[in-house]
Amino acid sequence: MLEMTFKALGEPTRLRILRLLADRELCVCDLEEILAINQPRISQHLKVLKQAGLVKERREAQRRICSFDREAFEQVFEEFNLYMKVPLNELPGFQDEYERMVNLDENTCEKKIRKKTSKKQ
Amino acid sequence: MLEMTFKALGEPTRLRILRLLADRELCVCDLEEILAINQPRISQHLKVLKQAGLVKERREAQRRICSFDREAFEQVFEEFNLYMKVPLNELPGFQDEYERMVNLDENTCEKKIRKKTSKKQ
DNA sequence: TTCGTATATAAGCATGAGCTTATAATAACA
DNA sequence: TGTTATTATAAGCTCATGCTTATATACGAA
Repeated sequence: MLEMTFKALGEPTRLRILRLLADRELCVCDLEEILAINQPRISQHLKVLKQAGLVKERREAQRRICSFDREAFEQVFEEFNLYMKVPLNELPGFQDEYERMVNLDENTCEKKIRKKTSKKQ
Repeated sequence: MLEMTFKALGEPTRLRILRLLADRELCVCDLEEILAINQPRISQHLKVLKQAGLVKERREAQRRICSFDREAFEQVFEEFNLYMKVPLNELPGFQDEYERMVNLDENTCEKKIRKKTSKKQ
């Protein structure tokens, strides 16, 4: 999920779309006109932004009116802070890494060298 | 710059590397061992993270010891907040968009329709 | 100077991502 | 029902990105 959000943000056109939606809600054809970009391109980027949870949409007749989902956005950054601060052994998907990291404590890059040189003696 | 940072964060292996570096500084060969990933792959990802300003490195003999640059990281998010909050017409690279957006005020999607239908009358 | 260790870089490949053009789907309306 | 407006999706292309293997570079130690 984190990855998805950052990937969505890591593209210039999507950043621009998001910036505009931060000002006010806009439908696809408004974005098309403001950014001077064709419709499929807008739609495709909006899809990515919606999947990442950064944009929400409301329907009105044929139009899909999009807006920046500020709450969801801030939640993502909560999630990221958690990811970076929670102890490694409590993070799902880091079990092996945790063990190898602990193991490294007695086997650091530097210490490995010392061991090898002492063996040779 | 914003784009670069988000792009760097939008990749699973790089996110993992960054997570580990948030715990403590590590050299390439440590990361190699902890993540069970080959050396060039680690180096290439570190390069991206360094270029994005998320990781800094210190040299010690042949080793490059990497760490998470928390300050630079937080600056990026300041920058992002600014980007999202500063008035559009003050944002470089949004001049045309600003004008077209203002113009849209009297020419919204809905209003355009009304105009067209009233013309027909 | 020669060798080993740590890291960077290059080349080649496969996959992914963004763009354009064309077409489909949906909804209001005559 | 047929037409128009709005948006979504598909196909094809090109370029970017990540991975692997092989090689180069930098540094220390013998």
